[in-house]
Amino acid sequence: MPKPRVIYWFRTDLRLHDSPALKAALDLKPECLYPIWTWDPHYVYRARVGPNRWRYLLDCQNDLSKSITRLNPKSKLFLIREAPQTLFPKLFKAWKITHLVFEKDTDAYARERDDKVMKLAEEAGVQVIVKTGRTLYDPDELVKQNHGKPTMSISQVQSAGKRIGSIPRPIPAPTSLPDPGATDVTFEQEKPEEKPDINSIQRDGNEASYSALAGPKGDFALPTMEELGLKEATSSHRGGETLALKTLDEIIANKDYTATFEKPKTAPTAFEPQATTLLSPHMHFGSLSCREFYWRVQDVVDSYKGKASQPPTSLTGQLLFRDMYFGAQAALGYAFGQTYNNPQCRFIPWHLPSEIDTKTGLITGKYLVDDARAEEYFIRWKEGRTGFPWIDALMRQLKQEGWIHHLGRHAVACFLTRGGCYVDWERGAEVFEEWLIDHEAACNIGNWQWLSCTAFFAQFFRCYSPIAFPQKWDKDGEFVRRYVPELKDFGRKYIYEPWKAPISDQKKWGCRIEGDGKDANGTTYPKPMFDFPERRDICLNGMKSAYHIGLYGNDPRVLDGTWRKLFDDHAEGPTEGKEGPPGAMVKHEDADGAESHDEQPPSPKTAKKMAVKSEKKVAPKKPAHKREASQSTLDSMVTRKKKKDDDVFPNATHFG
DNA sequence: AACTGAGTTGTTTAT
DNA sequence: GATAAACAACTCAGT
Repeated sequence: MPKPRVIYWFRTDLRLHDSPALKAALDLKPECLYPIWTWDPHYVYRARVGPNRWRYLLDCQNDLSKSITRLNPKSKLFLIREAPQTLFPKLFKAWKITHLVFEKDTDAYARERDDKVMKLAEEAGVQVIVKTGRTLYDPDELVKQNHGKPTMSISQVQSAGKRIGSIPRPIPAPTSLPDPGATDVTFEQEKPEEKPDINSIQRDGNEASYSALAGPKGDFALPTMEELGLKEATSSHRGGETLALKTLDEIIANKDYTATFEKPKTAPTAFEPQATTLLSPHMHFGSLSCREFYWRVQDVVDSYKGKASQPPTSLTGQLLFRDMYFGAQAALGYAFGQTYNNPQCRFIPWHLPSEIDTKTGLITGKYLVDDARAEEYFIRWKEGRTGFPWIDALMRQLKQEGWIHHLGRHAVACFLTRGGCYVDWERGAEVFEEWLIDHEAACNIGNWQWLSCTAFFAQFFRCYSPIAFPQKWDKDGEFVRRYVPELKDFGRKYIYEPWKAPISDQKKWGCRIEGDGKDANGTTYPKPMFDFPERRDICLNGMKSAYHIGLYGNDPRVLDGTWRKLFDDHAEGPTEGKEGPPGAMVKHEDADGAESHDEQPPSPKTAKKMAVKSEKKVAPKKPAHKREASQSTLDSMVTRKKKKDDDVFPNATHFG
């Protein structure tokens, strides 16, 4: 038997510590080991990736490559610039490969990609070894132990996890690595289709990813930001396994913090330092193993003398949520990332709905502007000029740093969807996908569904106030002053509601509250784009109606667009509202009268059952004002012509 | 089968 | 200033 010649394919596991897949590769006692990265056009052109996350990836790759070279000066992370789906057959042959080893990835696109690569390997007579390492539990196993269903609650994860067994202890990093073999690439490079390129907005230079198979110098070097033509990264958060392990050491050294951590009690307004660990981007890129983190924390908890916090609020509990979202995604595939055709996701007639490719049933990445005002809300939310300082500070921090505290994400997500703008959660998920350095598709999608009360969570009457919520931690508004410097001299009384400050004070504090913030030069800050209590009531009513109607994303009426017949003008909440009471239901002074005029048939449970069975029609028992044709959404989309398909990447549509 | 209590992370008002 | 109740009301797991 010839000795194995192994490719180790790095993807979202950019580390040497605790890598079950890398251990499996080394257990083969290979003659040579090629640590490689394939420059996947899906990530380059089709995923939404801003400069901060690009740089974080490069940080991780560079650090890993150095660590590899430290173990074997002849080796490093070899970057090969071609799509894995076309590269591998040629590579197998050229380098006489016997084994391909990688860590399992259950993301929707990754599964497709890996299935194809595994098929190609089989055809080439190359043995494939896949190991789980990205989550505490193998997501597929978690689903299996959850009776084949997506994991939709933390208790399901806990009981399914129990059935699987204990979480493996981390594996030490290897102390040596085999040489790579000869690395000549004499075959032709297949250049990828560059269009559609949704990352063009991230660049101000020429993108030269695919200049040559082994890069401009032919040495398989990792690219630079300049080479990728990317705009400058602005985040202070940096990647790499070395840094991840150092940060972990520092966290673990603080035993009280580690053992008594309770997520809901941490402050979203803390910024120097942040209240949480900042380890999420490391886990996304795999520069830190979640089991390494789990056991380092658990060992502290087990030996802690005082009272330790418990899942799900504790540090290890955070990992359970991560596994829950991975389990949901593993079971649902692409449908998890959208409402359309998603059996677990409630249908709410949000504004700015996704365009659907009716051939594949998938969202295309484009959306329909069904309402000009909602579009304006969305743009102002994204650009951090809503006129609500708490929201704007968070959105500006997100863009600049690529990270905001989990509760800050709650605040902006609630505000965009059910608690203000009534804009589709998929729009928000796309912005997070673009800007977050810790963007993890499963977690991002899951959390947006949670906050928009379309899945995982249903208490939509719990609504975050952009004024009251931050005051729980930051009465003086230090956080706002940091990220919205126009307001830095405002009095604490007005820091979350600057529009209430007298003009004389505004002048004194060097900032006028006026306009929409579009061409602001630092001496003005926008007026709030709407009256929050009013919008909250409108949204709440919209949610109530949508819950009553009780449709889910896979309901035939959602799929064919006839859902519209079930929604009257009242149910729309945030549109003109000319036909119904929501806009007229003005806040507190009218509290007595408010309860009388909004009676609904009390049957959400039955409505859900009927909706799922889709036989009986469920309609609100009151005069229905149908949606205007001009406000229609899916109708116009289903008739739209489908765009040209990309053959190599048939499911290029990317999910947040 | 109907009921109860809990659910990582709400707000406002009264005590 | 802390704590508790009211607000209006969803889903799930367990009894």
